[in-house]
Amino acid sequence: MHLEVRIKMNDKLFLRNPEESALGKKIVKQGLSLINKIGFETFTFKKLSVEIDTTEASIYRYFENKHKLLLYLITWYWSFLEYKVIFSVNNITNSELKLKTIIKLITEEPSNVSEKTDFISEYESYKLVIYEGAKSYLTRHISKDNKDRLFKPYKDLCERFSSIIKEYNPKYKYPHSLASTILEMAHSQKFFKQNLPSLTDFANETDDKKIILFLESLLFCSLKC
Amino acid sequence: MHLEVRIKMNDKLFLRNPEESALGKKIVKQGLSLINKIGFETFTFKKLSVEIDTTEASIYRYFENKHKLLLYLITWYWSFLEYKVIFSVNNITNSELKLKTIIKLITEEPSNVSEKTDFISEYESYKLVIYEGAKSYLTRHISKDNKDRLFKPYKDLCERFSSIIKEYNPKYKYPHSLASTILEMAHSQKFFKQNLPSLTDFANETDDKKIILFLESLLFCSLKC
DNA sequence: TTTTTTATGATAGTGTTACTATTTTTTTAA
DNA sequence: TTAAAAAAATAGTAACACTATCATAAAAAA
Repeated sequence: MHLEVRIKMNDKLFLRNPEESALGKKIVKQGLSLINKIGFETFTFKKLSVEIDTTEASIYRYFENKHKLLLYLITWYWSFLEYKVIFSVNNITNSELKLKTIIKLITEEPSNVSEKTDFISEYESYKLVIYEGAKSYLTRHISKDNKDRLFKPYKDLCERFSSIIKEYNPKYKYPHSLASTILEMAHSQKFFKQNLPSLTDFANETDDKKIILFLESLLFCSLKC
Repeated sequence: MHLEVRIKMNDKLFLRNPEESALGKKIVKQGLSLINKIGFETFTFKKLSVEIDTTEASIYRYFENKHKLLLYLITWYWSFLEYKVIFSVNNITNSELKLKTIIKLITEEPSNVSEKTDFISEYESYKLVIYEGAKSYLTRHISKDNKDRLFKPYKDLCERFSSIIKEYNPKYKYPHSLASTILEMAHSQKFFKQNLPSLTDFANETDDKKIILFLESLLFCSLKC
């Protein structure tokens, strides 16, 4: 059986739904890989239009501006991650194991072969979140974007995470902040490891195991304290 | 006695040292407050030149581009914070107290009256770090910037913090990652509290006391674990 | 004091970015 | 088959991110 995950995107993110046409999918798919390649600051719709052999004007029919495209991709990632969390945690009754599963899911690099997703690459969107994730909310229009519920997927994931934290230790005082700390650090520590290794203790590690151990210790020490 | 703090800035940050002229100081001072006012994305040298009644070309004689100005301001903040840490921790022998002092210093909003600094406002630079700090390193030229030692102040602070962590508990395995986590979260949690409060447990707090308690619990639970 | 250097201002110019508008062609649906 | 919608082609504009040149004023050196 071949199951494809389809995520319902907030329609404030686009002018025309990119899922509904070949061009739209190309914009999202190639947009993601071009942003990853050259960085969000230097990415333009003009460059993307050359890459996918269309015009700037055509891209503007789908997305108001490049920030909306970034938000589209980032919220897709958070939605997909929440889906993975729901799926993976489903049969687990032990809350410690649930928490460990979540940490693993948010930290581990997805494999770039045999993607289970349709037109958005999970691997590419994971890379995007590490390098550009914070730029999706560090803006002066965060209040408007928030009213449009554009951060709902991230908040939902944080809420789900924190509800399991409460399940594990109902007396812990800062479940949301602890959840958002782990979520942020899963990506920050990875970024630091690759780019500013002296801010971490993982400089010579080839995989993410030590980051996972660090995050587990952060979480469980806090909860057993 | 009136003591003024003077921080030696890395000369790769500028083309002409802004400290050495009235115009240079104005660029830095008003640049900082204009970025805080309108956000880094919408900030331009043209807008700043109108504000301080000079020309774009004159500003370009001091800074290569607006990212270098941002880095100048952010690294000034980290340097100043390290100075405050050194000064405050100086006479303390108890390492627990040292750690608590550091958390307080990095988290608490500096007062915007009676600044002890010359032309850069500590209060404004604290605000800047919260909203724009991550943008100073989330770029594709981080590797070059790092070679130019532009992140040294942040690394130094992290190293100082982590050495006190080791002093408190020499067996703790992740002193650098724990230090960078606390440093990052001091600002992220504050940003979330103000803009995406459901990611935190501080929504209805008027001051930063609960953030400090959260960071203390994160730190000491990990170290006593 | 005079000369030289240096900083700033004034002005202009270029290629790119971030769009919007219009018109034509192609694709899809009734 | 016709009508509607989507995409392509083309053009245009204001702002952005610079670079270059020259005149002038102020500061520093001779």
